[in-house]
Amino acid sequence: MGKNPTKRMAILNSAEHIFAERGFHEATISEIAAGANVSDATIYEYFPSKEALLFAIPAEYSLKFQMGNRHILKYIKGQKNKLRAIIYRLLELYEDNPEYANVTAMILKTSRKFTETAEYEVIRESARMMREIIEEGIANGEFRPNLNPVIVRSMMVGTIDNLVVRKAILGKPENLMEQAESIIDVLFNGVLQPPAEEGINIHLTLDQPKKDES
Amino acid sequence: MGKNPTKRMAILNSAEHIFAERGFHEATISEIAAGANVSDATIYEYFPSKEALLFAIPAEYSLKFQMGNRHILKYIKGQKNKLRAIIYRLLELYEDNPEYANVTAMILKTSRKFTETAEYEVIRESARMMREIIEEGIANGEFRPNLNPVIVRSMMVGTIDNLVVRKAILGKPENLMEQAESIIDVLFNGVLQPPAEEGINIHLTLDQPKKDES
Amino acid sequence: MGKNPTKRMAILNSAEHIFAERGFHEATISEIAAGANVSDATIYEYFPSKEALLFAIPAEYSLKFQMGNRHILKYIKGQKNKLRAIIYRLLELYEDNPEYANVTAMILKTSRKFTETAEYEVIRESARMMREIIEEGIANGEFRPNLNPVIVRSMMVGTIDNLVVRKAILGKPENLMEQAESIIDVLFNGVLQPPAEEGINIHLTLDQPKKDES
Amino acid sequence: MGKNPTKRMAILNSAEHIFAERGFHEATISEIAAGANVSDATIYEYFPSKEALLFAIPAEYSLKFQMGNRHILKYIKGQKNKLRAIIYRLLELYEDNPEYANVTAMILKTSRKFTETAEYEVIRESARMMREIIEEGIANGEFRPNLNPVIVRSMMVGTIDNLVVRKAILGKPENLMEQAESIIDVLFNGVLQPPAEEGINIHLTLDQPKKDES
DNA sequence: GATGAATGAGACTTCATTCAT
DNA sequence: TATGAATGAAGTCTCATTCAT
Repeated sequence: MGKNPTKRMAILNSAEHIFAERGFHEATISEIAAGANVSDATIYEYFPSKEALLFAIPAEYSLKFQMGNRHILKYIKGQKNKLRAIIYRLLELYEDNPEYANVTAMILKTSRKFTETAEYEVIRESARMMREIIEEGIANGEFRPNLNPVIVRSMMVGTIDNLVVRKAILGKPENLMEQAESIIDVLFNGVLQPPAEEGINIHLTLDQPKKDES
Repeated sequence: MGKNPTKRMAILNSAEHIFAERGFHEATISEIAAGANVSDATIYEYFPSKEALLFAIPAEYSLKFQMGNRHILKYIKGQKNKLRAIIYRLLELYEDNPEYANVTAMILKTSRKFTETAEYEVIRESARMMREIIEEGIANGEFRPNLNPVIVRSMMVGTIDNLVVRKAILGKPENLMEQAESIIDVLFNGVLQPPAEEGINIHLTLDQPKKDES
Repeated sequence: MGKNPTKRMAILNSAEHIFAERGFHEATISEIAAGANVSDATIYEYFPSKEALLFAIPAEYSLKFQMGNRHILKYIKGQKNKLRAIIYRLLELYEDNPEYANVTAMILKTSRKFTETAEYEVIRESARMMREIIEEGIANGEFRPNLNPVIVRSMMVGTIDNLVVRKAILGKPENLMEQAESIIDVLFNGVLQPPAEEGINIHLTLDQPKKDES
Repeated sequence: MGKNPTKRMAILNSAEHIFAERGFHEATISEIAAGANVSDATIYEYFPSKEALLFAIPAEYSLKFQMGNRHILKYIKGQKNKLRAIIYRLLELYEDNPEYANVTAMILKTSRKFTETAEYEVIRESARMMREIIEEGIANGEFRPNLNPVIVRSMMVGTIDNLVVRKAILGKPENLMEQAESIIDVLFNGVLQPPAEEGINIHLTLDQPKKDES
């Protein structure tokens, strides 16, 4: 059983690269092996199957992401600010690791099997965390009541995934982080122009005799 | 080249079903052929390749969807209401055709090649139309200025796709249409609680005798 | 699904040839395919796996053999003669089909899996038939009582298999049929020299006066 | 080259066990190594190849068997009794070492290559010895003339091998030694009921006066 | 137009074996 | 001596696709 962590990483990186570029089925073990400068057989010393190799890719990213979240969110006050932080972190993760972004958004997120995987657990926890932040925001009055927290999360995640896929396929937006404020703006404030500032109604009543009270 | 439109539809329907259930690569021509009660070879009388068969699936749906949009939007006043209508129509389309929904959200949307296809054109037009509606809403003051129309559209589309995939993989939400108002609510109004109507209370007391203390 | 019986036979014959020559694992599908003038893939149109192909080899032989037995034995009187006929038929089968003989004696007979196969049923029936003939021979007094029928059958079958394997490996005996009488002789009469023919004791007493009766 | 005889035996025993249970090709070096509590590579310190490991298994058994034969047969008078002793010893060997029995009967005996091996020499000698005993039995009148010694030996060996294989595959006969007398009985006496002692009765009556009627 | 039959191409995976440590 | 790690070599099987009928 292969134990060399450097080689393991080389394989994982190569796999990430090839899978991102060509998709799971189009990618071949030979390509991945070549990219990692190992033989085909060596890959099977480190991963039991091509699919297991795919599913192993997110482990480190998602763990680091989620641990970073736990660490950082402690220092952030307000659910609004926490949500903003998460959006930034997610965009940053995908911007810094575009190949991982593609693997995640284009392969793993549409894989039924991945959901049943141990590796998926961390991702599930991330999702849970987002939902709780939203729920707490509703509870403490930062967010509007009657929001559906799952839908709100789907908007966050779905929007970002959509941008990742668009970037992978169409090449734009080139820069993910630059979209952060736009996303946050819509998510927080919505698209509608609020009704014109209604101003203060002041009713002055002066005690002068009125002729008619009609 | 096969010309029997009934048989063509049978193949297309079977393909939609199988692709939705098992994914593109896991699906086999034999399965699809069996589902359509034709032979493998017959499929090649109607479609030049497995991939072409996949890409042919959305044609009718997207055309009907887009023509419906054009027709209906004429009668709807206000960009806000148009956007609302599109969200409803999209959710309805996916709810009524869950297999098409899966094929679209899980296979086609992540396919680079599909983008280069003639069949993609209609979808591109749909996207353009959405963007224009948003732009017009900004222009006419219904929507807030400084919105990024592409981001707004990504939010709409990404949210809905995310829900479709979640439904396919996790089984929930069971009902897509029921999510419409939640989505629209967040998209239009955002998640933030608007600052409490601060309206300044001014108490004017005039020290002049009053006739009535009613 | 391949249906051409000629091609099926060609594959079967080639498989028999290659398996007999090189053994199951050493034989490759490619070799077998080449021997049958078909492509590798075609083999899988006719047989679901390499193993299934192996197990399909005896079907025809064993069926023909067993049906021949049923037919012929009706006309043979005496269990002794029936046993003799079976031994001849078995040796003839293996002599006429030396490759089948090898496949049977060297591969199938030592395969646990083959025993669980439908194809094995006919062979099981042959074995049952032999046992019954022996049992009847014991019952009707042709054979010695207290014989163990299963052991007797094992001697018949084991001896012949042993010769088949010797021939395959050492090249001798070159001719199987020629061993028939030797086998039958030992099986029927055993190896022991019967105690010297005791002959008839005739005591002649002549009434002549004897001098001495010592 | 490994020199630790304990470890060598551990490997040999594990190999015997695994080969017997799963066959030569189905067994893997890794399994065998695990069974011997050594690494895969260590096996190659003691045996040059998987095949050589297989062929090394019978060495000790066959040597001990054959030396035992030489020793014991000296004290046995009569070829008939010698044959009987060999049958007993063979059955005992296989009964006491069922895994070796399987390896021998199911793998080695059908291996062309094994015949060309140095390890095979002892086995060849055993066979020669059996043949000689039979030949001498024929010569000295214990056995019937006109017997084919090779066939007789094939009957002995073939029968026993057949039982070993049956036991391995079908589980019966459970006990090999118990079959000894049945085998010997048929081998020595054959299956046929000898013709009823026909002895011709001749009654001679001489019409001459007898002195005594005792 | 429909298809039964055939196959080229290739991928994943396994495993005996080697070798530096 | 022992082995962890690496790999060359190969084989089975699948499947989209073709084509003669």
